[in-house]
Amino acid sequence: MPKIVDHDERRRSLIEATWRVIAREGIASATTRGIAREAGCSSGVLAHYFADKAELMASAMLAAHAEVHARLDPGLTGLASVRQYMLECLPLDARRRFLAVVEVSFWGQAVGNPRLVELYADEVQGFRSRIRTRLEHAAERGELRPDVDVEAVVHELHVLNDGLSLQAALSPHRAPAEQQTALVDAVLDRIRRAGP
Amino acid sequence: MPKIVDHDERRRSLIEATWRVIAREGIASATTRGIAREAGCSSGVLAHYFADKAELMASAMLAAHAEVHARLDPGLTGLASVRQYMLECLPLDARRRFLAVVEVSFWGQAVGNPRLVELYADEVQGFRSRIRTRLEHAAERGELRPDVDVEAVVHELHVLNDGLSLQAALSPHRAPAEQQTALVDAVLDRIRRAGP
Amino acid sequence: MPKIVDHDERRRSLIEATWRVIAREGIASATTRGIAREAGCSSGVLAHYFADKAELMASAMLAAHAEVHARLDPGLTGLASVRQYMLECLPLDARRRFLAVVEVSFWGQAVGNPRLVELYADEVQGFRSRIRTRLEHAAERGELRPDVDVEAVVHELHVLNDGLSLQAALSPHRAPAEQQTALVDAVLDRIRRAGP
Amino acid sequence: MPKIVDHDERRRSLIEATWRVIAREGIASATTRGIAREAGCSSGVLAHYFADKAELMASAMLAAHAEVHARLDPGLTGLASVRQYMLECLPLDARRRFLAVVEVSFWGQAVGNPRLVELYADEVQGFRSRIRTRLEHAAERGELRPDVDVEAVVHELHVLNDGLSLQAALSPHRAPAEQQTALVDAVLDRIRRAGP
DNA sequence: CATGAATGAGTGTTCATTCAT
DNA sequence: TATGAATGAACACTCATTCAT
Repeated sequence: MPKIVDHDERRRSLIEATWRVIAREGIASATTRGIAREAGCSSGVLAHYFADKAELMASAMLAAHAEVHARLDPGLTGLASVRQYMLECLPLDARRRFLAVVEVSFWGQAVGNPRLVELYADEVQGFRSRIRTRLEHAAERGELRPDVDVEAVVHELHVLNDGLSLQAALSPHRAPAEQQTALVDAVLDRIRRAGP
Repeated sequence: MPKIVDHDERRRSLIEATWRVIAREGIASATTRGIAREAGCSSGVLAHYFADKAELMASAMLAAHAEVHARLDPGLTGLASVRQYMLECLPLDARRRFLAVVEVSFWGQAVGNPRLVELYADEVQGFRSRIRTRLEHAAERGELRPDVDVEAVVHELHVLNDGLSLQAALSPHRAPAEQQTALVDAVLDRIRRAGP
Repeated sequence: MPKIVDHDERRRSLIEATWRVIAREGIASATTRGIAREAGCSSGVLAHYFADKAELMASAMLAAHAEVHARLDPGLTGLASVRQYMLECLPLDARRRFLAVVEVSFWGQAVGNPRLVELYADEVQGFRSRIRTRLEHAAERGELRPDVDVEAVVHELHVLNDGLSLQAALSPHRAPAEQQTALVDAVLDRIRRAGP
Repeated sequence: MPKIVDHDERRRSLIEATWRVIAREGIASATTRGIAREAGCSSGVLAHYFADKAELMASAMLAAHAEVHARLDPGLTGLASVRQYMLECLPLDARRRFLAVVEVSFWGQAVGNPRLVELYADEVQGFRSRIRTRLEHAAERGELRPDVDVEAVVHELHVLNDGLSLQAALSPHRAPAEQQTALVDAVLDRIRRAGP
């Protein structure tokens, strides 16, 4: 009987080691050796769980996104769910600032790397779809002012999210949580139909 | 008798070659040899103009920023100059989309690189100062609504600029010039004192 | 209670897997993992049947030779048995062309590898002994012309065998079976005493 | 002005170092590091002269062949030139036994390596063409018995050459020069038209 | 006996940097 | 100044081998 190993957990621990190395030393210094050392195993072990470094890196990017989306409250609807989703994605606490650092590190890797650009584009599309669906739902429920251009709002929130991720990564003292929340709420207030 | 060379022009051509290589192949693939080849010179020549690769890269980042700020019309004042400055910084045409790609490439390099973070922070501070000064000038002239928080607007424009740069780099088909301009104008409209 | 396994049969199946991998991918690409996969078992199983890769490889070479010599008709004597033996050794059909490919692959491994050279030398000595014994028997029976130098004929047949093995391995379209047979028969005709 | 280097000579010295390492340690142990050490330079220098190891190895094979063919006397014609060419190709002295060892090492590498097979096939074709042309010339001059099948003789000499190369590589004590020469002469005697 | 996860030395290759010319 | 050959450390990756299960 072979050694019992939880394959997914092992991948997960390697991906988290990758995140830590990227955040601490930069993606340019994230070597397979360093990642293995950070994960507390030998360098050869990476080959068991990832075809090569590119697959490890791509998985690390996807996993960072997945973690952000993992904890949505399915009970919310309409504009409240738009707000909740945005607040989940923003770097509001230490953990998500950490993930924002990882995220920003991948942006520069994607330039000139069609495979990563494509992967990233799919992720962006997913992000925007989730926002859009929630906004459309809010519109159906009459929560939005009638002149709101949903696509423009999707775009504005997307730009807001990326800009705040960068600030969290490179200017961590700026953009405290309240300021981020205020920017989101300002957008939502502008599109919300005036109450009775 | 040494060859007559314009030292600054040579540095400039190496920096532009660096930009092109970064934009085309990605910053991870931007080697000194590749940059020298792109510039049409031998690899050793870099040593004459830059202490090492780190200095070349830092110079390339600063030069990209400098180009953006180079063509401001000093005649404008108040809110009009805020608008003009933002429109200069945004990736509205092919040249500035190209520079945005370069810019985004540097963000990921800065993570985990204190020297580059510091340099980048200075640049950001400069950008924000120029916005802030213009906004304060507009306030003094009574162009702003009295309840406007200048610092919050600086922050909002800064986030907007970074988010749009990323979109230009990784989703070039999104965010056409008009949409970018509209986002800036929306911010300015919100803070502008209602006219007579 | 240990699983019942035919030890020799298992070794045999691993050796045949080794042959297939060598013939298909080249000896430089014949890894223990690849051989285990080809044999349909895990990589660790090799350790139960072979001390290490060198022993597996040496066994594979010896087994390839053994297969060629396995099917000699003991009823033949004299020159006829020389001819039969040569025709058994030559790459006359697909199976023996396959074994010739394996054989040629080992030649290059033996260079600079004293252990393998020695093993190979023993095999060559066996091959030549069998030819020599048969020729001497033919001489005793008066089948050879009186001026024949048996050792020189052994050498000529040996050279012929190796040269044809190489052609089978690297130029499979050349040297069809009839041509190979003709070359052997030409040698035998030259040494055969003129009939009555 | 750059360091003055004879590019071809440098390639040559690296190829000769490759030959020595292959002959001494075997092609499986011929690493780029070992070759560089044998050549007395750093490992990185190989990249200046060969795209990769495969190109180095292919060049080493071609160069070994080229050396053999380099010293033909253009004055000879007919059967005498066939003999001379064969005697140039055979491993008759220490230098050519050395090259034969290199040659044999490549045979096993070619198996399962289409690129190398193709390269080798071209070399074989060249060898056979040179033999064939000389034989046809001899036939035109009436030096051959009228029933000689030129293609069969080409084949026989080819097989002879390869078989003797292998013996020189793996059984260096066998096949002294006189015996090799005798085998060639036996073939030539059989095809030579009886003199007046 | 068999598994396959783990090891870690070794490989081919890349690359920033140095320096004789 | 400029060249490009040379260096050698560092890289991602491979692989024979070991061993807990």
